[in-house]
Amino acid sequence: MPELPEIETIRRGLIQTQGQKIQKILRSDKKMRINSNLDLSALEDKKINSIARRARYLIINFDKNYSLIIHLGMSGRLVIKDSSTYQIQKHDHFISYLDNGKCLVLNDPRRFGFVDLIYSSEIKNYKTLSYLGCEPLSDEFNPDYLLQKLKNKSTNIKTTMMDNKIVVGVGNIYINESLFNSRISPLRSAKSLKKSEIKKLVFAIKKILTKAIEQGGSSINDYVDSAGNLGNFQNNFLVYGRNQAKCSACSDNIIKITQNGRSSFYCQSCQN
DNA sequence: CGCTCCACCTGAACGC
DNA sequence: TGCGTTCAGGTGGAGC
Repeated sequence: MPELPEIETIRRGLIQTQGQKIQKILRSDKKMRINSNLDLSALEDKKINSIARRARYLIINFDKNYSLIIHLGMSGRLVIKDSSTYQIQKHDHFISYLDNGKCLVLNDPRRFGFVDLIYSSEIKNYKTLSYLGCEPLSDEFNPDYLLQKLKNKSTNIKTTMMDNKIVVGVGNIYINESLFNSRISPLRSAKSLKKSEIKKLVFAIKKILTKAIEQGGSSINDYVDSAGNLGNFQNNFLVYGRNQAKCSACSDNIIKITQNGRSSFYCQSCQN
């Protein structure tokens, strides 16, 4: 499901739970991608202090040195509901009832996501987070940084930019859109990009992710925000999912190809 | 080490 | 209607 704009939209929606205490935790018996380090029931009676995000991971910090790492995989939703009317639905795997009559529900049909409870003091040692590259909307992600990362990469630029060790949160939708915006072919090898092209790509990624956050993310099949509402950025797609549609910049048609097992959409005339 | 492929899952869409 | 195939916003490990 979600790339950076979707997760950031959810994070912002969860801020309203700050200050709430967890009354009760329910967990389905289905396995998620990983098992939690600590028993999730330890969260009962703990207070939510802050909601953070790193890459596509949400980090909910509680008092008493507890932090919950949440990943939504491809199909996960995290929605705040009214406890009084909430009924458990298929694929609801993690439910936390809050003091204020609301509950936070994680629904994930494919179960590629996970919830992992750890001690807050262990976040800096959390392996999955330690490997990550920089945030795309930070100043650290700039043309000089990207040039260094790309200069020895023979893989195509599209796949390379989806590598979380280089830059995080840029998934299949937003790299397709960003390459179109910067007029770069997804087939180019990463190291073949000139400095001027890298500059265009960096700014395209920042611009598109920023706009997508403003629009509340992109909804295709699964994504909704923490209030259950759809995003709007899918209406701004210029190439993603538009196989055989007319390119918005020329008279040619968008085409779909497969690169490293993922679909790519691009205009052969505009992107070189 | 760098790179590609594939498993992990369910469900929706589509062809026959 | 039904059954088989393919594909989907991600990630990390196996294998070359």
